[in-house]
Amino acid sequence: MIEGWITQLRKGLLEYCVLLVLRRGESYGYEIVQALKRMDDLSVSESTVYPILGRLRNENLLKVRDVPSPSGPPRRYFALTPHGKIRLAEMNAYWPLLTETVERLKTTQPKES
Amino acid sequence: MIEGWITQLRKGLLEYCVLLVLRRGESYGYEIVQALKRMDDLSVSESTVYPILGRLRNENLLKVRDVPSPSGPPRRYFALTPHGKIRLAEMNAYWPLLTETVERLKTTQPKES
DNA sequence: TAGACTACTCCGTTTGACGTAGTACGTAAT
DNA sequence: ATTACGTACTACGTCAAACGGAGTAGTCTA
Repeated sequence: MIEGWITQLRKGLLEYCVLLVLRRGESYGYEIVQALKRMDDLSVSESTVYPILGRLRNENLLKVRDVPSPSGPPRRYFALTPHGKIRLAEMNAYWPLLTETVERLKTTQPKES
Repeated sequence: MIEGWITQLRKGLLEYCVLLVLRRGESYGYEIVQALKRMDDLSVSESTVYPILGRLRNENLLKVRDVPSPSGPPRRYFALTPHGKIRLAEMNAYWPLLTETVERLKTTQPKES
């Protein structure tokens, strides 16, 4: 079905979405998950988001700061590093190119050959 | 670098693009590859497109018709099946939801907490 | 008969999404 | 004091797509 296709479509996109959320300021895992879950058509689970956070951190796009939580284990706050901001800017530049390409394909008329 | 991200972003999207190309009428592998290569920011290779055509065919979204070619081996024309048209319609419905979600994330203001 | 061009096909690697399960820490109720 | 509940993760394994590189097989041209 189409669910499998949607799973594939999300590849890379969720990484972008996480950076976009963090663009607004630092946040911790659970909060990021909630923020993305709130977006309809983007219902993600913990097991999807946490690996992304780990990867982005390994790539030095995110930095981490542990803060004691009022309820539960200490929160791990993530924030964009300078590298992360650059990467996000590159993504912000590329994404519209992609969507425009799709738009162009959608609107081209049938060939009459 | 960002190339890896772009590779991931294309997952699923190229499948959609192939169906969009075929929406204009039947076409054969080489022509589809050329059509997609012509799109800037979407430079694909044979080894990417042909597996997609095979998969779409296996899923009964495309039907095939062999036609002798004026130069070279017979061309394999691909065309949307009824199933393919339905799938394409579903994709056409979902894709804007995704792009709007990203747009929403891009435009939300930083929280002031 | 040797290129050159067309139209594919096959294989192996890399990477991301996601389900399931588990861990650890803290607060509140019994 | 123990149990139960909510928070915040972590680990593991499976599946599937993109893509590089190499190979194959027809046909036309010189």
